[in-house]
Amino acid sequence: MSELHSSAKTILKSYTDRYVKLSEEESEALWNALTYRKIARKEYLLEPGQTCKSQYFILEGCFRTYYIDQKGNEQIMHFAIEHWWMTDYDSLNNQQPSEMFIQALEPAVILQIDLDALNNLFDQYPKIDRLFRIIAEKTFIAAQRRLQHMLSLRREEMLDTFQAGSFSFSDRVPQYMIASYLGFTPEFLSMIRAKKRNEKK
Amino acid sequence: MSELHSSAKTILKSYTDRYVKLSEEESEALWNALTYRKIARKEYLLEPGQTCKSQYFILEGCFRTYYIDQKGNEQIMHFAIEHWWMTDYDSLNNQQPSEMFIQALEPAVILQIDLDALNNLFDQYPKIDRLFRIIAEKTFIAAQRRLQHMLSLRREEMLDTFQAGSFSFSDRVPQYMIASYLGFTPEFLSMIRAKKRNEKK
DNA sequence: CGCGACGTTGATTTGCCTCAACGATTGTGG
DNA sequence: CCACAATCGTTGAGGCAAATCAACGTCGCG
Repeated sequence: MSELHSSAKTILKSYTDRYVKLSEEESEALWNALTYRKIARKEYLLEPGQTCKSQYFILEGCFRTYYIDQKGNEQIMHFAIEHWWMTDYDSLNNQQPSEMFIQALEPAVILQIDLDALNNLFDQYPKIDRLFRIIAEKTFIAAQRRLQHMLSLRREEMLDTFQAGSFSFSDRVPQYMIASYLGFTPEFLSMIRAKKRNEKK
Repeated sequence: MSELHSSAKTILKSYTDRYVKLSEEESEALWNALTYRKIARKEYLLEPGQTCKSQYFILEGCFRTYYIDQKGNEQIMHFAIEHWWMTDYDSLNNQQPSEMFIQALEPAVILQIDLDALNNLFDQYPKIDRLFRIIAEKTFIAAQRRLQHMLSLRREEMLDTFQAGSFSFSDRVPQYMIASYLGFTPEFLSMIRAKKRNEKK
């Protein structure tokens, strides 16, 4: 096993440890079901029309999930970085064509697990089923909080909250993507930033 | 066992069957962990400050989950009706004080399962763990779709989508709550309705 | 009956978008 | 290595969707 794989294994282990205690056997089974992949910048893991067949665990790099709305605008659903799982749950669970792009924003390294392999793991190792229950719950909670922000914060406050929560994050993606994620235009984001700059002086 | 309980049991069974095949023993264990409760109109299952300790399965009635935002407005996160599970995942999973009200909008009948009882079931019956994984995934997908609507639809289109998807639903809750759920004011909803009325003629 | 909850209507205001033009920076092929 | 194109951020003018505020009508209920 290469050094890279060995360190990946350690990272995955310390991730899963946060949620469930897997036995040696379970850990090993999970590891063996995963594929190690390098992804180029701007490469797509999923495109509209395709039916999503995997979940991805990010070892390195940064991704965005987005779709094109009726007006033809890119709309970013979420970002994902190191040690996050990502997928299109809707497409994966219902095995129907996705509307989403999942794209690498930086050269990336991921672990991929396919639906069938994952279902086999679920049947053999209930703890892994539980792990993914907990991940789904966490994912939902994050979506819920985002919804809450969108419902009660003005755009400017959303930016503050986003920057407070994702500090290291906002340097890695261009501003117009942050604007899209927060649900407003790049121009407006630019305006807010100018305003803040003046206030600080 | 009363007739009511017996019909409740049937309803629960046909619900779980949609996602996992539970053995007689598993079904029975789940059933025994649940408490049957009648809830009055306007009664609260959860209020801000309390730490959520249960999940609820609705047999009859209609609930709303909402919070009060900084400006003092009620903001409805979601509605729930017959044969839906509901809870405050954030408060329940992290065992921290909730910001939410969960309130019955009609006289209701529910099945309640407490966190400890549920965790015990998870340990004994992996299938039940799986059931709740699937529920969490479905719940996330619903939230995701709602987010998608909020990001790319204009208010009026959101109303159309909502009414198309929840027909029988919008007669059961006052309009101002629907407005809150969709993220706009009762006045604006009223205006849209007036407009549609005129267009039809 | 009278009060509170709910819906409606209209006037005014505002937050944010649209569109258009212009720097700055990065990257790429000749 | 330079020239030119893309990509990205900024600025400003004008417009629109939806909020706010205020007043009024109506229904159901204690």
